[in-house]
Amino acid sequence: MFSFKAPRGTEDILPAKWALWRKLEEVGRQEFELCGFYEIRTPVFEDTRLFIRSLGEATDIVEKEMYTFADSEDSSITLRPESTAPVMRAYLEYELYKTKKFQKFYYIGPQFRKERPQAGRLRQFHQMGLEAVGASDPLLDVETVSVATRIFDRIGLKGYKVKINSIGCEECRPVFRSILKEKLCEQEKGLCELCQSRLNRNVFRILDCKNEKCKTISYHMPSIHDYLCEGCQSHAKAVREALLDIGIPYIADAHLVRGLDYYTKTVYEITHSSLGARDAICAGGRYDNLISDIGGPSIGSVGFAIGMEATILALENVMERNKSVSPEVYGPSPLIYIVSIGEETRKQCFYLLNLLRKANLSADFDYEGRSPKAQMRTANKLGVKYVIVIGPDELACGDVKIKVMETSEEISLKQNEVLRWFLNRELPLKC
RNA sequence: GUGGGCGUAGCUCAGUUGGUUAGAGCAUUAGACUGUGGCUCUAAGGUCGCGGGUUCGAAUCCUGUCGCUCACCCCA
Repeated sequence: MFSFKAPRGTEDILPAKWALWRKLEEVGRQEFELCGFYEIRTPVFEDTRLFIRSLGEATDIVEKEMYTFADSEDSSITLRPESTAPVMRAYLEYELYKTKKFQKFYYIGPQFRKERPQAGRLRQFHQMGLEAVGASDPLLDVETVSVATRIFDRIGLKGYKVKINSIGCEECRPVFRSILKEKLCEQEKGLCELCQSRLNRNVFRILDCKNEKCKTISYHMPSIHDYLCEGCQSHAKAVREALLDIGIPYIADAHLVRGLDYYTKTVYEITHSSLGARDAICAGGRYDNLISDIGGPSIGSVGFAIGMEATILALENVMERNKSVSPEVYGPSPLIYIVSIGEETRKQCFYLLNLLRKANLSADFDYEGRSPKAQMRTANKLGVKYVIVIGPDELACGDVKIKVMETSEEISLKQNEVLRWFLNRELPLKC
C-alpha cells in the first residue's frame, strides 16, 4: 500500500517541537520591534525575473535551484529562494521611499531552494531577517549585527561566532578580482580541480576552499583590504570600531565571501560550531546596488537572514550538552481538566468546560469516554493544576468536586460557585 | 548533479559463523485498583523499507529499487 510522505527536503514541525520554533519567533519579533523594524509579508512566489535580476544570472541558485513554474503562457513564477529581493520589490512597488526614504523591515517565513537536503539545509526552509533600506551609515551595518546577536543571546544560544569582512564596492572589487585572478592563474596547477574551474566562475570562492593546497596558496595571495577604495576602507574601519564600542566580539575574516552578487562593502556571517559542515546560522551584509539593479533609485541598504532550522539545530545541540535548560516541549498545560464519570454527566461537564473557557480559563475534557482512572492519568500527564470531577453523586446534589493535583486535596462546591472559585485564585489568560 | 553511510515495534536501538514462536528500554492503551493521577506488576503491538535471487532454511548473504542521512558543488 502506498503511503504519503512529506516531500523530499521538507519537514513537518510536530507539536512536540513547536515550543522552540515559537520561542525563536517570539524573541525575534520582540527584538526586531524593539529596534524599530516593522513586519512585512510578501508572497511566497514572485515573477521569476525578479530573482534573475537580483541574484545574478550565473549564480547556482538561479541556474539550478529555483522552483520555477509557468503561470500562464507568457509568465513564469518562482517560489522565493530568499526574501531580500521581494522586500525591495514591495518597497519600490508602493514607492515607499517617497514618503520616507529610510525604512526598516523584518520578515519571517518559508523560502525554497531545490537542492540536495543535508544537515540544516532543506528545500523548504525558514528564514527570519531584516532589511534596513535607504541609508549608508556604517553604524547601521553594526545595528543589524547587534540585532542578530541579541536574538541569539536571548534564546540562550551560546558559542556562536561573528565573522565579518568587506568585499568592496563596484569601484574596487573588480580591480581586486582581476589581480587575484591573475596571481591565482600563475599557480593554477597547484589548485584543486574544483578551484581551477572556479578561476573563471567565482574567483573569490577559492579563498574559501577547504583543500590544504588551496589554503596555502590563498594564504599568500593579496588581501582585499589592500585594494579597498578609500570609501570602502573608512566604512570597514567604522564598522569594526563600532562593533568594539558596543562590545560585540568578531573575527575579521578576509576570506569570507558571499554567494549572492548584490552584496557590497560589509558582509558577515554568524556561525555555530556544533552544526557540522554548514555552520552558518545567520548571514548578511550591505547591498548598495540591489535597489537600482531592480529598477529603483540608487540607495544603500543592509540586511541579514537568520536560518531558523540551523538556529534551532544549534540550540538543541547546546541544550543536549546542558540539560539544565528545559525545553518545555509541549508548551503550556491547560489549567483545568474535567473528568466525567458516567455517560449522563458528560453534558454537564461540557457545559462547565465552555463556561470556564468563556472566562479565559484554559480547560480540557475527555472525548474518548474513558474510565475515570484513564482520565486522571491524562490530567496528570498534561500537568494540570486542577481536576474537576462530576459523577452521578455530584449530579444528584448539584455539586462538583475540585481536586488540587499538587496536594490531592478535594473540595466540593455548588456548580454555580465554580467559576467564582477559580477566578478568585487564578488569573485568566489574556487575549 | 557527485560520493559515503543507514533502513528491525510509535521512538532509541540489540539480534551470534544464515537455524524453531524476532528481543530490550522508553512511549501508548487496557487491567491488577469495577468513582480518582504519580510508584509497582501484567498484557497488547512487527508484511524485519520493497521486489527478485542463493539456500532444506534469510532480519542476516547477493542483486535491483525506494526512502532517509551525511558530505561535495552551492548556500541560510
